[in-house]
Amino acid sequence: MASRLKRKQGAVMVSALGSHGLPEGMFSLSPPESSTRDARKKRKNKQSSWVNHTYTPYFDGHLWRKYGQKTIKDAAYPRLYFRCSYREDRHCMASKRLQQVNCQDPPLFEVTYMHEHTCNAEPVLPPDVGDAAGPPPEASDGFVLSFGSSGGAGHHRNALMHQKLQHPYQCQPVPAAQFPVTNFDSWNEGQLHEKQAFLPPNDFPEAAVSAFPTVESSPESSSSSNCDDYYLFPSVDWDSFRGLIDQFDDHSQYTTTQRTYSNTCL
DNA sequence: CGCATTTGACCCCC
DNA sequence: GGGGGTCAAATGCG
Repeated sequence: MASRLKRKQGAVMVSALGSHGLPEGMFSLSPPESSTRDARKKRKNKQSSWVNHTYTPYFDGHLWRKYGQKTIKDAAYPRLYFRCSYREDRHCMASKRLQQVNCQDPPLFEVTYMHEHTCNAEPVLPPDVGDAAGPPPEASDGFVLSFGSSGGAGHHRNALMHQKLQHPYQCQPVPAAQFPVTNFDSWNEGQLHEKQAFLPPNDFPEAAVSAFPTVESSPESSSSSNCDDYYLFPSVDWDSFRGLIDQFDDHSQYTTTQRTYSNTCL
């Protein structure tokens, strides 16, 4: 057991915009842990954290990597653990816990963020849904993200997809066909050659924040609950989201990370 | 074959 | 002692 190699795992999960709820000025620059042991010892010490409720827990502007999942006593749904993809590269100690609150239409999630990002990675955007999916529908309660391939535990990994494939408790309230579908593969091919992070504007545009669904919004979606290989943003108004994308396009720049991930979807 | 996810085991705190 | 958080070998897909 002495030589347990710590695998170099790559960034994987894209969260774009939204959840934030990051207290302004709440940047606690936590120094990198000197060792795993230390990290564990310190784990339960009080650390900066804040909670956000959202219908789009996976898109909060940062790249996350899932590192664990646990069934919580008296909780209907398992708790998922993510940490910043730049944890090693940039010693960013940001992490988040994701707990599905219910299986309504759409399901609501409670996201607990711990530690502020110190990686300086800027908000990560969802793909350019407009170009990828054609003209947006005139009236829609939301849209669907498709991750382009059959996925699995192999290359096309993003936490989101795996959630669906392996955790049936996640409801997918609306049939995918009703919404524009965003293909992450095409996004990659078009703008992101390899795994990249969006670097820039220092803060989330407020409009971006408000455009994403949180508990304050009133999701109204229709129909059935099935669990496709799609992810739904039930309460995102298309125009809002589209405007959001445009806004970021104006100010964001793309920066390639050190890692190379062939066929990896953001 | 590479690499992110899965998941059981381990460990710490309350 | 139990619950919760993290680790890391195994898994499995492209």
